[in-house]
Amino acid sequence: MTLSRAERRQRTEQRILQSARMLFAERGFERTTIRAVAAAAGVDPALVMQHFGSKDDLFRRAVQAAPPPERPGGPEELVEYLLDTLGLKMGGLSQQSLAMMRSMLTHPEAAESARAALGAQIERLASAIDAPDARLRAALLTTIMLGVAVGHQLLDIEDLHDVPQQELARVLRPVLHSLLSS
Amino acid sequence: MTLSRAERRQRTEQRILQSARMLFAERGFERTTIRAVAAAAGVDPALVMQHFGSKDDLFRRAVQAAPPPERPGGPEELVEYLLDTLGLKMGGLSQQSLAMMRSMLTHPEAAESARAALGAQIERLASAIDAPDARLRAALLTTIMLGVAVGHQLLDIEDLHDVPQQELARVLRPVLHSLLSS
DNA sequence: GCACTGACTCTACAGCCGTTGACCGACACC
DNA sequence: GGTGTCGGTCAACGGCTGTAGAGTCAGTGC
Repeated sequence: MTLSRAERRQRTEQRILQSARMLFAERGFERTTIRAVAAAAGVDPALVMQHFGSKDDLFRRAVQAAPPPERPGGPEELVEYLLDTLGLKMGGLSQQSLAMMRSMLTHPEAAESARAALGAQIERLASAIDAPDARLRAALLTTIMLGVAVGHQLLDIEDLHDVPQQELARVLRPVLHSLLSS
Repeated sequence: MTLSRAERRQRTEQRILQSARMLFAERGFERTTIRAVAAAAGVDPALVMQHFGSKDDLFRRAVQAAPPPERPGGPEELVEYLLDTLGLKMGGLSQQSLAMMRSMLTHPEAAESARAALGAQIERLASAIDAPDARLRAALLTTIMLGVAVGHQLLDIEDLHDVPQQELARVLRPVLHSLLSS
């Protein structure tokens, strides 16, 4: 089966994006070179430029994710939704999220994106918390999940490595509940 | 008052270290250049090399911190000790800690150091938790504090920015307790 | 006072990076 | 079946970076 020109173009673009996501997630923005992305995709570095314009644009395209799910209603569902945040229900976090998280402390634009994404989640959570300090609680919930994700997925903390996801959820659940109930 | 040669040397070394810590904490390892550190210290770039050998060695010297305090005994003191971890009692985290945290996701050696430091804290906590899954709880406690520190100090999450430290501690305290009590 | 040590600077190098423009060859269109 | 279009490659440039070596000059010891 032979592919059309447009199809081939789109395929290689996706291949480049996949390689970029993988490397950005593994090494962060500064340490992944366009040459490395191109090599991983089996392509010339100049082609990456031709497709995405610049390294920053490539990063932007690589980390843009699907819009987040709508916020759930009750506190029970809220906690389960937060546990999903860690990818505990599905098979881990997306490459996009990992790439974003890996670079958020060093790449200014990634930091801005992360702030925006976390801010949106805080707002989503706050509107479902019934307490005078709802925003503070939502912010702490969000950063707590961020910390567990960073430790687990990016730093590979030993004691979190082989823990089955159910057990993680089991221990974490009362913690999250304690932040929701005033 | 005129300074001796040895004194002058040590002063400029400290000045370089201070500038390095500041820039590493602000921009991370990859984005701070030796030239920038030298300029901030009012010194020639070659002098930085002469003092510290290499950029990696400079980083190593810049982030090495005082040994952590011994682990406290009871669960009450444990929680207060963890809140100190965020610099909630003193005026924020040290520049060393910030520099280390800023680079831990992108610099391999910083990641290794962070793993070691967090691992040590996990062990310290685990030995004071009386539960079959003490290590897991200790790891979650540690990564939770890490997340709050990252969100607060490095990402500057809006909703955590103007919160007085006491209020942070007040909301966080029951969360930590809920992880300590089985 | 004079040689000398050592803190500090100047200049330069080599390598890697993002990015560019010219080029090529196969597919699509008429 | 020629021709133009376009996905893809090649070679190169300019800038920045870490780093090295020679040189400078003030403080030190005799």
